[in-house]
Amino acid sequence: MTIGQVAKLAGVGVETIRFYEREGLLTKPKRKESGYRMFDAEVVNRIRFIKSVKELGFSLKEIRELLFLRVDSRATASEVKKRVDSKIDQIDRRIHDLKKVRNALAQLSRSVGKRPLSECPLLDVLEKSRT
Amino acid sequence: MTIGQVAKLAGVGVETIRFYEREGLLTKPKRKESGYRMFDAEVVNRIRFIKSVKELGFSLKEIRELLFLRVDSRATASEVKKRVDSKIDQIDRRIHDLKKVRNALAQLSRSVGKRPLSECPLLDVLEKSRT
DNA sequence: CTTGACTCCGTATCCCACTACCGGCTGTAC
DNA sequence: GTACAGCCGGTAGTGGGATACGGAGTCAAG
Repeated sequence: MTIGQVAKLAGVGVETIRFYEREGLLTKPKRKESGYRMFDAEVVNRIRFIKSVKELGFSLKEIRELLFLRVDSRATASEVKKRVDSKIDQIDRRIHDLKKVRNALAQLSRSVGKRPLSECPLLDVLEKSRT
Repeated sequence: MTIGQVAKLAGVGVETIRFYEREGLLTKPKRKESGYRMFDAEVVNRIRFIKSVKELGFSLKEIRELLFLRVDSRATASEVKKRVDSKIDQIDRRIHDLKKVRNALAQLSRSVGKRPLSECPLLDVLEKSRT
C-alpha cells in the first residue's frame, strides 16, 4: 500500500505517518526503487491504536513504550513483566480517577433541576464525596 | 492566601495559576490595594481537579465546560442535564477503551517468558482479542 | 530602613504534536 | 507524451499548554 492509502484507511494525514515514522512509532517501511514507501496493511491497525491511545491521554513517548514492550537483548523477561505491570497500574489509576469524575457527574445529573446549583457544582459534589 | 501559597499547595507554578486565570478556569480573585491576589483555600482543590482531569486526557477547554456545568440565564435544566449526560457517555467510552488496553497488557504480562514475543506484542494481543 | 523574598504585568520562549508549503520526481490514465 | 494526482524530503508555521524573564512595586523580619 502507498502512504496515501494507509492514511485514508487509518484516518490520518500523510504527513502524520511520516511524522510517526520519524518519531519511531512506526518501523521504517520498505521502499520501491523510486523511493516510495510500501506499507503492508498491518500498519493501519498500528496507527489506529496510536490514535485511540493518544485520546486516552498518553503521550507519543508513552505510546512508543507501550508498543515496544518486549524482551530484547537488553531486557530479561522479568524486567519486561515489571514494566508491563507498572503500565497496568497506571491505567488502573486512570480508570479509578475517571470513575470518580463519572460518579460525580451522575450525581450532578440527578440533582439538576432539583436544587439550585452553585458556580461549580461538579466541585461541590466531589468535595462532599471525599468522606 | 497569596498566589505563591496556593501554588505550593496545589503543586503547580505561580505562572500556571495566572495562566489558568487568563484562560477562565479560575474566577478572578479579589485583590489587596497593592494589587496582590487574595485567594481562599477552595481554589487549591479546583487547581488539583484541573491537574488530575488534564492527566486523563481532557483539554483545558473541556475542563472549563466540566467546571461550569450549571443552569444559568441561557440554559434550562434539561439542557444542562443533556450536557452532563453526554459527558458521562464520553467518560464511559474512555473507561471502556482503557479497559481494553488494560486487559491486553494483563494478557501480555501473563505470556511474558512463556513464548517469544513479536516486535509489538501488545498489538498482537489486541488483534487476537478482536473476536 | 534595609534586605531579600514575593508579587505585579507583559512579553518571549519552550515543548509537543502536528500541519502546511515547497520544488522536484513518479505513476498512470487518456 | 502530456496532464495530473501522488509521493519525496526539508523546512517553516500552528495551537495548546505552559514556563521563563525582566523591571518595578510590596511585604515582613531584623
